[in-house]
Amino acid sequence: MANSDPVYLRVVEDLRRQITEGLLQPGAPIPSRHQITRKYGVGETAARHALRVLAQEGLIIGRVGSGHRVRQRPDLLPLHRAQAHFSTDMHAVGRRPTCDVKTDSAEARPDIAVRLRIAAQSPVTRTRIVYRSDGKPVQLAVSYEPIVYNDGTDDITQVAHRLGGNGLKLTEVTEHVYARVPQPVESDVLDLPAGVHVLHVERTHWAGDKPVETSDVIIPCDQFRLVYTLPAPYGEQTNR
Amino acid sequence: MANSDPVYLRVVEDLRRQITEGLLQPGAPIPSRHQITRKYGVGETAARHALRVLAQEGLIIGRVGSGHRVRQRPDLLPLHRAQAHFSTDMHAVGRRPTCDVKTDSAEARPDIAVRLRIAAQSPVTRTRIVYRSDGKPVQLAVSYEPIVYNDGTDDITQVAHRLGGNGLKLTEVTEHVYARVPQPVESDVLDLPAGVHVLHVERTHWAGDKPVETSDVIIPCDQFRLVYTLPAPYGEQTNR
DNA sequence: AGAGTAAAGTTGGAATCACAACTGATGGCC
DNA sequence: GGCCATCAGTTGTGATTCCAACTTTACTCT
Repeated sequence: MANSDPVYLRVVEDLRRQITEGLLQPGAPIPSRHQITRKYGVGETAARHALRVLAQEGLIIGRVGSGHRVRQRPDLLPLHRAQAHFSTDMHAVGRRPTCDVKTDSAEARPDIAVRLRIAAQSPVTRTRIVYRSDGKPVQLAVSYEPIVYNDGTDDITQVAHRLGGNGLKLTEVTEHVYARVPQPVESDVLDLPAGVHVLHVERTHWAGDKPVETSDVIIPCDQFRLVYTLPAPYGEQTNR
Repeated sequence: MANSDPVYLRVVEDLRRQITEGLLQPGAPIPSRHQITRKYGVGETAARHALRVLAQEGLIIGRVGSGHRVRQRPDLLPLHRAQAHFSTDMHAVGRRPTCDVKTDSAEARPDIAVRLRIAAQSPVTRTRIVYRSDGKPVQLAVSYEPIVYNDGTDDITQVAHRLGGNGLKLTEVTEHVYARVPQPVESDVLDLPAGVHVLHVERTHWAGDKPVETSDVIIPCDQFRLVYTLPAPYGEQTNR
């Protein structure tokens, strides 16, 4: 990192390093605002800012009159540690696939059939969507659905809308999330170096109690951070 | 909310409401620092703070010289919308049960046996742990494990440690997360009003490729928020 | 008209000062 | 010893001011 970084980031990064590396154990006191100004040679604004960022991340917790301490139960779970499990649904919040929607011809997939609760030899269609941000692929969604729902004319990516036309209503979503070091599978599409950690989201959409679509979403871990926040103010929670 | 709330929170809540309710569509400009000071009658600090909070939540994005705008793809996903899916592992990050650990006598549970990949009639022990924060139950974990690993003497809650004594090493965790409106099941323990949204985390601990423990974690949605952040600085990302 | 320039406005960062509410510890008093 | 009051320290919040870097707009000059 360049030394032209904001000064508060220097403080944040140093303290975060000490916490994540274990030098500062849970419960250990964090230097106070004034101590930080002296120790790092920064102003009060930068010190306050740094503490607030760390508190917002959930790494430390501040109590008025008592000071900041490393959290006993850090709610910030860096994804690369694989203790943080996370799923997101960019599809659901309106992220549009910028390109690369590939639908394979239907074939029998007994493993998927189990998730969809259909006959093992029932053909399913597989749709793979590569989401890109600034040209860089950031997410791969592999979606399966029973061929019976696919009339072949509608937009394959609009599962919910099309199913609505079939009189089905998506009422529930289930997910299966895990972190793993992938085999060289799918790395052709996402351009992942072998051995990198990813999140693998296994999702099933339900219409009533009937699974109608299931999908796999693969997200490289290094692109996101999961912050498990509590209602404002920042990180307020008794923690002892 | 009391009107003794911090001033900046008034601004945050008003703008957040306008965004989530759709009054401010994605791409719409947000009042600038100076406009906020005038419109809300607050100081510059409060205005800046409010904008930073919203940016940190991912609802808006600021660009130097150009101003703040509502994000095209908000990365803040309120859990109660069920578009945000989320899992956490309080167990793994050292959250201790404050009370209410109940272990039932072992019995056959074919549904759980499938998850554990054991014979359908193999008895499993069920442990239910109610986690409390300030006396209020905030989380229920229902854990199952094959009776063969349970010698009945060790702490039932320390699955990982005990399994280590059996020569097994937990190498992987899989999770299954879904939001649902629960039946009146478990509401006796968590005191959930019927119909409330919860997160249901279905988790399996693996030793190598062998599942050794599986559990259900139920968390009421109103207690948490998932923020899907990007690396610092706040919300920086070209978004157009 | 067109191109380049200047000005105004905006954000991110930062310093300094201030104050209310709270905590922990100290010390004095019974 | 035990109890209570005081006090220094800390956080959360807030105001004010300033600056660099950047964008947008308007204007001037050719």
